[in-house]
Amino acid sequence: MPTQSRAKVIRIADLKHACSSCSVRELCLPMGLDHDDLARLDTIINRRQYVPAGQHLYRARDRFQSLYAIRTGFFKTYDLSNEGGEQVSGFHMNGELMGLDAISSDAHACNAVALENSEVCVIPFDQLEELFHEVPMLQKHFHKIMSREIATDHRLMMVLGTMTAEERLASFLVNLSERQTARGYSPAILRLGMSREEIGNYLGLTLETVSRMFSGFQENGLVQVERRNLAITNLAALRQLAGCAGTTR
Amino acid sequence: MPTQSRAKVIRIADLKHACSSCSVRELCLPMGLDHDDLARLDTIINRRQYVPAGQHLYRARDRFQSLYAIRTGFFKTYDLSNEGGEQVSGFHMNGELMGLDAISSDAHACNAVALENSEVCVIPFDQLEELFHEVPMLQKHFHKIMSREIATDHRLMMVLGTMTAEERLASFLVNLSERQTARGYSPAILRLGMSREEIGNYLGLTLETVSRMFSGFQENGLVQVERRNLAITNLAALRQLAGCAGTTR
DNA sequence: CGCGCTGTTGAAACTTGTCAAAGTTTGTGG
DNA sequence: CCACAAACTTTGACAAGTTTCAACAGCGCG
Repeated sequence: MPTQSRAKVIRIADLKHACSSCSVRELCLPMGLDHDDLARLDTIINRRQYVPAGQHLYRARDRFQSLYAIRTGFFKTYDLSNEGGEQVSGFHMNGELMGLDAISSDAHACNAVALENSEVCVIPFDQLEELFHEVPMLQKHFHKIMSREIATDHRLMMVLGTMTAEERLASFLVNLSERQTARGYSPAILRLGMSREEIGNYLGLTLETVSRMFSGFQENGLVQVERRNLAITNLAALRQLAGCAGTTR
Repeated sequence: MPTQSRAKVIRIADLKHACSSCSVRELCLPMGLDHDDLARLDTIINRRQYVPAGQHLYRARDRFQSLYAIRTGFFKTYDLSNEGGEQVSGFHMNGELMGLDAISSDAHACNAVALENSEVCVIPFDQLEELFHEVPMLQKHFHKIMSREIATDHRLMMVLGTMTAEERLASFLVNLSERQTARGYSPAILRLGMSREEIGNYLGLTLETVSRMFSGFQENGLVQVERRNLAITNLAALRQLAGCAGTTR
């Protein structure tokens, strides 16, 4: 990626204006803000954090102070039940906000781990709430983001509650594809950042079932899959299976 | 219920101060507000709406203007997939807010129907957002409510994604029991306001499986069930099955 | 009184999970 | 550089849990 080598020449002065120069600003918190409001938001987002693949950004019960916006990279969040059972609650791409479920209790409700080398913007929540008074657009947009999270979760509940294994996996791939597209990447070429086990856990299936479904999709010419590299060869058919659900996140 | 006959002598003057006199105010939006702030909230919540059993409060794609707080009664919300598949996304008791998933798109994302005669307070969202500037406590609390909704959904995802039929139903009953308790009702006596089919749909099971599980619980002395009247006779065992999850909503 | 809705129960069928084995890739240390 | 271990993936056979199909009972209602 050319972006990586270019990153080396970014100066401190540029870093201070993080949002203004961020490639995913139109997907993220600053969406729709004008220049002045963007500058005000930048004043409170003055810290970034690098999270190497495999490291946790936060864990359940950690004290909640900040939301995190993913600048680059890929995360998964997961909950632990009291018996140690694990449930993957989401996979998160650049431009998405993490930690929204922690506001209610001042402690993180789930665990967040980087699946690849990632960088996040740290957004102190107290300061953000104060900023809402000065920047009503920002407040409105924040409410929309939280609401969208709820709506997204409801769609996943639909997936888990009503769909077969085949439909679940199709729905998962369509969703990934759409989110890639929204970021300007190819809708067909997906690099799965997670294992079969993590996909299965997320979809309420076993890793073996996921593997079998992938093989089935490949036999039917829907995808070409080779470990974690996947090419969608018949997106329409996948959509059909997924229930056409326009699940753009 | 004695409350019902008493309601008849409430005067217009009292109605204007809805929240101040509401029995569930400590579970609802006004939680933790002082007298003055409560009065300000009351100025924007000046409409109540009676919803008879079986009637819809809103439907998916309806224009979003207001949130609804349940004053009395019981609702279910459900989503429809493109093929007409239905997924019950929640059951809602007095003191709970509905419509939070609609903020993101200015249109309701799901359908809400009263399962018994109910009354809701209409909360114009535009006015609520404006009020946040004057009443920071209210804003903080609203964010917590939205966040709690997200956390609650994640728990349901855990239920749907990892639990057996038995565990799901146990978890469902424990959750209902805890919510009743929070409202000062008995933790053991539940009147299920919904059919087996609706429970099953919510939990990702068929109505037959739900029925069988109820029978099984009864045989093992965990509950006594007779149509929609249910008494929990061994809450500890149910909790055990549910994974002890303290799922207070 | 009969009809419809809801709930219960049984038997068979099917999807998915479980267990097991083997192949592949990646990383590590000699 | 090679050997080996560890993690991940695929595939098969079988078991189990849940759904599907079907019949019937109870309750409420016109």
